[in-house]
Amino acid sequence: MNREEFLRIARESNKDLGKLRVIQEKIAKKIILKDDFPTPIKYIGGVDSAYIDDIVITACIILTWPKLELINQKCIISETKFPYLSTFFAFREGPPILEVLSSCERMPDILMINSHGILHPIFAGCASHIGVLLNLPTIGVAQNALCGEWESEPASVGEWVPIIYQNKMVGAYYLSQKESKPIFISPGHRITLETAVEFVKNSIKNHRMPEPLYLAHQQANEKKRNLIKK
DNA sequence: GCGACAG
DNA sequence: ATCTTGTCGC
Repeated sequence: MNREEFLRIARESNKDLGKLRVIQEKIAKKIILKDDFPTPIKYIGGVDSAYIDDIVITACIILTWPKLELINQKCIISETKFPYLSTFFAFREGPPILEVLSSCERMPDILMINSHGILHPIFAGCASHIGVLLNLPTIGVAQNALCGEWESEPASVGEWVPIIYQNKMVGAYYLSQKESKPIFISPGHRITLETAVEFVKNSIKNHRMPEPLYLAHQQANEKKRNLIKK
């Protein structure tokens, strides 16, 4: 399974969900859940998308680490080629994410993606797909859960509780800001859950979502507004 | 069979 | 995700 094969399947197999499940299983087998990146890292990235009907706007932000200074931002516009189907999100948003990343001058050392990593029924969410396909350390950060259970609410800002799915600890339910709902963090590839939480924790500024994802969201929506004006 | 279900 | 303004409150 490589990038080209994934893109072809996402383009052609949007009704053969059984085939896509097999792809997810293949990706899941390749996920490395260990910290596997050079330290100290220099750059952290974030990607997010906005939609106008069948047009998808995907933004990529690259910030320095740990100061979180903006050094690069890219935004691409493309057509959606796969419907939104819960648990098959990687086949919808994966292709534009791969495209915006390939337009960047440099790759971040670690990439955050507005989706899940292993917090997924097949243990292979969109963040894991991107990580495995590009051999890139990735972290999934989402606002809602797909599966899994947790014992309690995180008690205070900066706290998290483990999310268990099929007896495995697949994510963290993390309270990033006061007066807001906790977020869901899960390793995508080449990182542990604990380290993933640390990177998210240290990139929270003044918003519920970590800065790379907050900025990517802003940029995608700004581009969207500009497109609607014309 | 029904419901739940990232963006 | 998206349709959408102001407004109440920490």
